Amino acid sequence: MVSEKFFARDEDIIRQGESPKHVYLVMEGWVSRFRNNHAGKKQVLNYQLPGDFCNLHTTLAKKMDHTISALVPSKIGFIPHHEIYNIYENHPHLAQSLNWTSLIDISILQEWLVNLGLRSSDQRLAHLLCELLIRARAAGLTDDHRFELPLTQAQLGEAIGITQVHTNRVMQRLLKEGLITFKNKKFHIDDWNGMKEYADFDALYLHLECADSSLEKDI
Amino acid sequence: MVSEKFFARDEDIIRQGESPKHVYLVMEGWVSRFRNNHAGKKQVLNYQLPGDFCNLHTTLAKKMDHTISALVPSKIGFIPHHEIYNIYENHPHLAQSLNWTSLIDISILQEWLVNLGLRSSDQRLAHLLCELLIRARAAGLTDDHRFELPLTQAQLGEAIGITQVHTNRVMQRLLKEGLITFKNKKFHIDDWNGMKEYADFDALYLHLECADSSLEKDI
DNA sequence: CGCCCCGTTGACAAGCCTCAACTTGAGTGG
DNA sequence: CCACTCAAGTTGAGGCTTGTCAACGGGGCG
Repeated sequence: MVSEKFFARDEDIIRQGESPKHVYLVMEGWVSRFRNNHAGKKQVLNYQLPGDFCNLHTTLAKKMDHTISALVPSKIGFIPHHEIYNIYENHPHLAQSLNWTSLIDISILQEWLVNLGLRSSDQRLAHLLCELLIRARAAGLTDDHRFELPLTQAQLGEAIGITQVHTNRVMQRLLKEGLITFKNKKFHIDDWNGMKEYADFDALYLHLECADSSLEKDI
Repeated sequence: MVSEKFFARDEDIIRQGESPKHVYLVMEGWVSRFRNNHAGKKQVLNYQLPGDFCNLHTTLAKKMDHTISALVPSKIGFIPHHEIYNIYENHPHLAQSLNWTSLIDISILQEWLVNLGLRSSDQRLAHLLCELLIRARAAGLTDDHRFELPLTQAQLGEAIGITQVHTNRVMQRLLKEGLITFKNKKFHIDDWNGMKEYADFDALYLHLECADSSLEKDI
């Protein structure tokens, strides 16, 4: 790790069209990768939690085709590209770890695609919330089934392809069903098994077994 | 390349839950990777054309979480996993090429996510058709803006998250606008610039510059 | 106090799905 | 050669889901 920097809430970390010279690693905070269209609507591509790389792919594809910004004040580490090249060329074992992270990116993207293509908006929101709980837990950010979720309803909608107004109505249904509680950014899944079934959620696609094999069974 | 095998139309190449011992490379034909839900609906994750790997990720994640099947009679090459490990450990230059393919997978998945999340169903179909033309062209399967598209309307719908009936209506609008013609599986883009604009299509995300830098300008 | 972000609610319109029936064309077998 | 079947495409009617527009409420903060 050569250097690190703090980014404020809503501050852009890398903008679309830029060619960063470092790979960015989230050390603290919560980061969003997204694209926006001509009308100003956004589609979130993924969230990055502490321990996640933001732009490993810019070691090969120079130009960013989307924007990365901080959802909360975040500490970001900078790794020069040549360090990454060095790993790929001289440290095959570490390189496999990097490949793992690309693989998990692919797996999450595929699951999000299935989410958008195959599930109702109610299921989509439930599925996203299940994923975020598991990933927050893997990052050590949870207290049982509770964690700080720094997203507005509008932002949640941008991840699952629905408007803010509709996100509100879907959220109310999940609350009324007794599946979750969510107040002042404190989020809690009240009925984990109910949520998993409702959302058709199976954490296998997150491939946590390589990060921490004890995670899966006690949740 | 150790061995190869032919698969019939609609034949499964790898099924969900299996743990293949080889990486599969499409040599001839047209292959689809997809997931299905409890109701039997499918979501296509990607199409693989000649030159594409089907399951590079199973070198690390053993178990398939989706199914791969042949859309037309296809010739598939089998590469043992240990050959891939050998590349990663002893041939960093080749390993970078493999990483490129993972990167392009990520880039296509992101674009498909944007397609589902941000665009109308008309734009989604147009965008998919633009992508398939460019990729078919990169695989040497095109004659100008024409190529053999072995997909039914129902199958196209499975890639962009709409039903067969609605795909039909969307297709008719594109035909009526004079953007495309499509008869007996022969597909042609009549108005390439019109389609690109209509679909908000930019081929950059396919990263063809590494495969063949002369492709982009003459199309 | 006043402002602004966020959440909430209602009314209405548009997009897409479902169901069902019909058409077309390519095979297949008598 | 004709009748039959089947997959794929086409069309219409009706309904559910989601978007759009607009207004209002609550809470944090200058």
